Amino acid sequence: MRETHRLEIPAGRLDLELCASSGQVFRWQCEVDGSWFGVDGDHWYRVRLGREVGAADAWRPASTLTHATGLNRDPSRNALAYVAEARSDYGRVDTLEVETNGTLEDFSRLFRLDWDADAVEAEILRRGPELEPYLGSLRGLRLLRPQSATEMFFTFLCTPNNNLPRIVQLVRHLASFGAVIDEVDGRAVHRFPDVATVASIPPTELRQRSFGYRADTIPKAAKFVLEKGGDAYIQSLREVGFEEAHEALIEVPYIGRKLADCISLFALHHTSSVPVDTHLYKAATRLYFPQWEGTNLTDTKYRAISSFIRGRFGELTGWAHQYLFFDNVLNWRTRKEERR
DNA sequence: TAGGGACCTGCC
DNA sequence: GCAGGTCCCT
Repeated sequence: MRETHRLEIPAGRLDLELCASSGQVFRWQCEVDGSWFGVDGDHWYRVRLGREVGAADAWRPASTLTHATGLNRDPSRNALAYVAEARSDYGRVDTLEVETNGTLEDFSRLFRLDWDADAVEAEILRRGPELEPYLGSLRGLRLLRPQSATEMFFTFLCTPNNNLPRIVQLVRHLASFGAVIDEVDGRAVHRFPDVATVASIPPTELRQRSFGYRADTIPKAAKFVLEKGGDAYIQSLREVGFEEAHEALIEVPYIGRKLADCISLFALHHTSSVPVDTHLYKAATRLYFPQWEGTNLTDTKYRAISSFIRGRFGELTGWAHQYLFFDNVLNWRTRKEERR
């Protein structure tokens, strides 16, 4: 079963490209026709974005990341530019065409459309005015809410000491161990496998797929969780408080403070979590802890940074974190391109 | 408690 | 040499 829905939301409130490539999810890709195709939990989505301009209803292909980085690098794109753009958007809507085997509600849940982005941004700016330029250049970036806790749990076990293209490749391969839920344009779409299945994958098989040492760590972590109750155990950590979930996750082998925060935020939806990785550390030292610039991140600094940011943004910490993290990633990608 | 090296692989 | 870290050892 599949349906196509039309969804109208205020202009600029959802930038699919930013969301899909912001490191929260790894199973989304831009197709040759400019649409985005993604898998999340039990569902796949194909999304086309069009902005209604007057009577015309022209579909525009998704832009490229250089578009976003270009905005990001523009020094004149300060708060005033942001306000100006917001004003020009007034009364306009973006029209999304969403084809899916799920429902529009599933899509809305994933992109957290039940959270009013205007209100969220206003509150973030009120609590942290220093984030104004980040919000301005990353308009339409949202905190996502993936459906499957298990899928996100293993996804982030692929990320340590790794780079984005390879993370995508590893996640895709793990997903291939899951059941086929549908076939779209001749391609099999897999549901991410459950904990027991991941635990049973022979490390040698993952080695062949260039998982490196993760070929051992991922099934081992899966076995540990299986002892605790498997998928239901991970899922149950959504029902407890953030601190309790974090403590439980850190007990899992190969999950440290940072992965525990990632999983708390993206798998368990504990929105006061803030993963402090290398990118966020750079942003945080720049904005809040200049005395640490140029030094390495330690456990003590990690705790100091995360409690400071959590104290500043509360339940909006995870959303606010997304701007700091992704801005630094984009700038990093840009610097890398420029070196060529 | 802080600091440093190893870890798979791939790409610079 | 190093990347969306963790573990283990001084």
